Amino acid sequence: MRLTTKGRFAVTAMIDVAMHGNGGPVTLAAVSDRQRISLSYLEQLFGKLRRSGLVESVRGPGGGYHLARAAAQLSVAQIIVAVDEPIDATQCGGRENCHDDRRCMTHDLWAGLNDHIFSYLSGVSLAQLVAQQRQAATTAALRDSRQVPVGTTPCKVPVTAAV
Amino acid sequence: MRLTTKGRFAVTAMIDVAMHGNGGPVTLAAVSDRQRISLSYLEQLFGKLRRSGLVESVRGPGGGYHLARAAAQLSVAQIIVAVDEPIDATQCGGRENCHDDRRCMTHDLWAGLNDHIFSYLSGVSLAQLVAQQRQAATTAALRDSRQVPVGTTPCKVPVTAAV
DNA sequence: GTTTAGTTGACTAATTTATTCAGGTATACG
DNA sequence: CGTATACCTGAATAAATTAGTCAACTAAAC
Repeated sequence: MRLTTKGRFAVTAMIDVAMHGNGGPVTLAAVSDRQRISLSYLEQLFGKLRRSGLVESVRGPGGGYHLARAAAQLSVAQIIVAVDEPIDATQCGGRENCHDDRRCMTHDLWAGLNDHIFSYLSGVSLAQLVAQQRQAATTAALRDSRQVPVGTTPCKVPVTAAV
Repeated sequence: MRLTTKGRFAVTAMIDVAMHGNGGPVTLAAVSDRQRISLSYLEQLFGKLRRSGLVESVRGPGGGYHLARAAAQLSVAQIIVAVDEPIDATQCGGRENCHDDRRCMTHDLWAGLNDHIFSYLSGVSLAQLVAQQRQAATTAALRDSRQVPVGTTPCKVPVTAAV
């Protein structure tokens, strides 16, 4: 299980599709415009998402992508695994000289931690993130309507933990 | 919070130090030899770990590194944050054109998920991983003593989930 | 048959990861 | 002392990944 910006892009794009998919398929051009991700990069990502069975495509005018299942049935883990090529966790790959116990330490160890993270992200559904996002948008709208002083641009606020 | 092989190397190396640190400081040369990580790469990683206050160094002959705190007080999250440069989660960086609500979606959203993963990995201590590793070594020794047929090299066993 | 939008593949730039090299400094030990 | 050990630093480099661009194609709506 890797966790990079690539997976983040994929999750973000999937949320976008989930949030705008009420009136039929969502075009990648629209996602690209809203999320500021290059169209071609989205095409690469959605190619993988489609082949993994997470989204379905509709070709031609009025086409686009829609979720293959309900958002509640799609986990963050599935999305990340679909786009992030699995790394070789063995560390000893195809080599034969792996009889040394020490060599395998990394493998077993990381696999265990890996499973933990994976199962955790398996428990987070796209629907949860969408709900969270909708709520955030609502509070943002409320805040805006309350005439927050200019200068406190929401985006500039530091993340709770800069990790 | 990123999760790459770099962080994995760091965690692995830290476990090695934790497991071999009974008789004083552990040299990076020894870690390099046991874990098959290049010495210079370890030096880079431990430079960061030291500056983050996770390990302390002892120079000169007989020197090396030892944990700055008990293994139970060191979390996986701390190790990964120390070596993995934080990514700019804002996505709108220094640009001014961030008034558009859509632009900030990625930010808020990922920050939330980020916090979840971070707090999860904060709950996993180095001591736990060491204990897990010791147990694995024990079972491996037991298995070996039971004369497992040659050919079933432990390392080749596929990970429970190839993620 | 024209337009829309997915599909595919190749190519490139930028960044990150991992390694190697080449020096330095602090310290234990004889 | 001086020498060996091992941390410390920085630069250069190769490999891999990430991100973006380009070009051509196919399916379907109108």
